[in-house]
Amino acid sequence: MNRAIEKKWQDKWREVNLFQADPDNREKIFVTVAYPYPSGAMHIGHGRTYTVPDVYSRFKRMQGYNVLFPMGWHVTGAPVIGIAKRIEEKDPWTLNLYENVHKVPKDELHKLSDPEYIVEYFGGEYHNVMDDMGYSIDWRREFRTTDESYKRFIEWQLRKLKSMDLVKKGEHSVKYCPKCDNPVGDHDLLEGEGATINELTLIKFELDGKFLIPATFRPETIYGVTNLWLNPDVGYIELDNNGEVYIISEESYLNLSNQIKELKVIGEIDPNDLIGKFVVNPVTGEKHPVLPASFVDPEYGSGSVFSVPGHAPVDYVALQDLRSNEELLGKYDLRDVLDSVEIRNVVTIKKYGEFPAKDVVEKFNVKNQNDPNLENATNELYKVEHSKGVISDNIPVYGGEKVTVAREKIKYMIVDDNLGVVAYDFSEHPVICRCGSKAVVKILDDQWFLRYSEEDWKEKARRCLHNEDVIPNELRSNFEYYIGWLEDWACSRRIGLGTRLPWDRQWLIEPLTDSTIYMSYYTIAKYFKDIQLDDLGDDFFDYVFLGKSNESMVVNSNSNCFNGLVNIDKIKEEFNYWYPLDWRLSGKDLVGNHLTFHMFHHSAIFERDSWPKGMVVFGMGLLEGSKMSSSKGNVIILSDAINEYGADVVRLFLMASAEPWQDFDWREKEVKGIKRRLEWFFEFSNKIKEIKGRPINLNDVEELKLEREIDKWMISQLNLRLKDATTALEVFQTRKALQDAMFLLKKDVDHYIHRVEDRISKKDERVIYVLSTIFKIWIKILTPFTPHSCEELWEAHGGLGFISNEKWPTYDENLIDEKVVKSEEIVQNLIKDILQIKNIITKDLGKIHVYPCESWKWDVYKIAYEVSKPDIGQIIGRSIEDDLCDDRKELSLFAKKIAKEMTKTKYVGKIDEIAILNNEKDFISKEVGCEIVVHEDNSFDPENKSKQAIPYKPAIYIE
RNA sequence: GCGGGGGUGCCCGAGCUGGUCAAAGGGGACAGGCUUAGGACCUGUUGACAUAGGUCUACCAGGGUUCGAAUCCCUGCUCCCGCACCA
Repeated sequence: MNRAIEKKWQDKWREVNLFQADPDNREKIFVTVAYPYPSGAMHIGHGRTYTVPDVYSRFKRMQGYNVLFPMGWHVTGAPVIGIAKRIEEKDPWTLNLYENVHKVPKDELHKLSDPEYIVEYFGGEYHNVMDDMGYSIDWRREFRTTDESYKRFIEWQLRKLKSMDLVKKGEHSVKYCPKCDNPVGDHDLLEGEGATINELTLIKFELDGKFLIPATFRPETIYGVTNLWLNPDVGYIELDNNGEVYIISEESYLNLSNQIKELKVIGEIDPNDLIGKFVVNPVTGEKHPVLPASFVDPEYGSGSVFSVPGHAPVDYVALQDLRSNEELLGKYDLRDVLDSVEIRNVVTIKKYGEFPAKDVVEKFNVKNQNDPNLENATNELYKVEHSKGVISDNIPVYGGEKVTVAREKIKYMIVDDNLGVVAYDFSEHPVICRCGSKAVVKILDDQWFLRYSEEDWKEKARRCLHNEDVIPNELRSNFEYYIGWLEDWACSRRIGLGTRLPWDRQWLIEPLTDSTIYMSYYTIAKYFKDIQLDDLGDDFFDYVFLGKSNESMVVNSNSNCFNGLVNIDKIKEEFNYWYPLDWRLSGKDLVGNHLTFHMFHHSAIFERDSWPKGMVVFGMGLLEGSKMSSSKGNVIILSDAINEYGADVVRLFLMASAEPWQDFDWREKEVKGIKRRLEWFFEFSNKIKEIKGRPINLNDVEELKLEREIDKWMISQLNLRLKDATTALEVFQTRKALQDAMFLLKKDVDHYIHRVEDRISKKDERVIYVLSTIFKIWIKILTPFTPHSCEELWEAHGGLGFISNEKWPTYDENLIDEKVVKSEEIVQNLIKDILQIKNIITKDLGKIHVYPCESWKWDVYKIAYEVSKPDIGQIIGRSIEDDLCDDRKELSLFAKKIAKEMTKTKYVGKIDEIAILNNEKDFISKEVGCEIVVHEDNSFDPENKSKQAIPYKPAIYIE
């Protein structure tokens, strides 16, 4: 198999528009997979994602369905903006990534400084690679999410949601670069990737009419404050906030000023002047001293910290440090002040003492503020207090409540009573934008939100989910959880490519929001080039998708088709034909957003009969056991894999190594193994031809009646494998389907060929018939997986037309014969047993005598089977009733034996062992290397072995 | 923390509506056949013991239900994934 042959078939399919799907009178299936965001080259992980729907589509097409498998390009969003900028700036890391990992030619590379060109370039690249993979896509429906007609569609959707009161305005915090004056995503960061935004409470402690506003995660600890900490080595400033004066560190100003409006800097202040003074706790009214501490991070919060030594290891240790620091104590004259500091308890936790901070500091053996163990101690205590802590009884109002509950209540109390404000900061510092300056948390206050928190909407989404098949079904509870958990979703953005919010054009529509119901767009996408943009108003979409008619509506054509007018009813019919969507395929990482949104939006906008019917969720890709990642270079580009192995091998491997929802692991050794497996299949066809001595004519395999058990066995296995593979494919189990249709069937065929070697050399007609039948069916089962190879073989062996158009073979349940399978098992087990005995005994061997099981034992076995559990008493009782054996002693011995045996063997009824043994005598003899004598009775039985025979297990006597 | 899913033989992985499970299949290793040789291909072995087809120990650990458990129940240990405004 080489690329040229694959290309040949791809061209032939294209020539006859094989995969273009239009409505007709067949039953339809509509499959979509998440359209790619083409910001880089396609790798083998993407290869798996898009091969699954292709295999399924091809399978269903062969079953006679009219299958639509379309593709589009999701190019809205921000990442390419950042990439383009970095290319523009000649950022070496980015250039290297695009040149060496994504394999962009040198003369194209610089053009990627235009974000539109990036998506155009890689969109084209994706399209080509998808063709190279042989995907059966209806390309007439290809589109980009920046197409004008798509934008009209999105605007319609958003207006629709707004009219249903599902969109509202609100505020929202984002990572933001003040210098670039733009929100930044993780892709735009030089440092601090993965930092999250945490909510803090700034609490106002009065000091001479001004306020220190230390930040905390744990507002409930306000009741345990003993002092405040300032860092004497950093600069502090005074701010005016609507008449109130705040004292914060210089370095925290940048962040806070992006959150609290109208902050004005009044002047600088020396922290040394504040140390030793007293502040007022706004909640308890107590006075606390301001003390110096080096651990205070001027960048975090507001650059001051309130100290809760009973529950914060850092505060506990800092207090200890200060007590023993004569220099500092002297400098600020703090000795008396410190003596008055008494540690407080706020939270009670089992297994901890009054001051849990003290316990963990001792447990981790923390020496001072700079001890690295301090972080571990803090983490442990915060975790335990959060999960198991209860507010101590001596605390007013909140005593006895769980920490998690009290924390929220206290936060609201502080904010409502104007004792503090909520602010945000990063979970880690520093966070640096690509431009080199520090990023901050900014509050955007005119954001638009989708109201996923609306209970009515959630309920609709739940009903939508309830109607869907979820593969794998284990994820269903995940979806239920996400529907319940989703809050309002910020659906507007400042930067990126995309559609503008129709009623507030300063905003772009967020790229997950524009990808929720676009599957409906595919159904009619092929018409848009013929429709004037001005006609794509709300009434167009209302009519086509929802059936709402508007008499004044006119749809004008751009071209001459439909006599200058587009037949809108035809468009509407096409939508009605393909919808609802049968299967939606998407990645595991999109369960909590895209796939869930997909249900929200479908249920809000469409009538119930247009709600989606099924979802398949994909796993991730590994490369030789470790996670694949383009940005780390740990990736194999799909086109490289195709060039090296051929598309069919890549397809086969991706489908065979794991089920779609599992993580697959690209291991070169195993890929090569798969390649040999496919080559073996080609050899197999040649072998048949060779045995036959003339070409196979796949269109005309003459049917013969089979008599030999082994031939029937082979046909039985073939039907079994076909059945299992078909069943598996119905539910997207590509791996299982290939296990059955490729590996197990191959094993069966190997076995069969081995078993009939002597007949092959005699060119036995029936063997040729069996082999031809296998090939005829097998090639069709493999067609969805390796379409190019199968077309080639089909053509080479007399097939007419495309095998892609052939009917999927149907299995014959009657040909799957348990008795035939059992017969073969008897032969194989007999050989195994003889070899085992030979292995154990050392004497020289003569002839081997075999004795089939006596008739009465079969009857007892049948009774045991009917009793269905190893109840020896009942088995013997019923056997005596039926008068099966005169020798009671032997009967009971056998009953015991069979009671045990029946749990190890499957009962399929009585089998004519004599006939089988006589038939296969020569084969057995050849396998064990001794002469075999088959006895019909025990007239020759020197060691009385014949008695040992049990059903399916003839007795053996070795001379 | 919240939510979800796991822990199987040298490795990957199936099985998990209880009995046909010493446990599919692949990879690796070993032996034999074929071959000038290697590769490929085919056959066999790959828990332990065993001079008659057997026995014992095994599916994270511990306990339970059952005539019978990798499979069901409880407990513990442990691993992975998601937790958002990002595609």
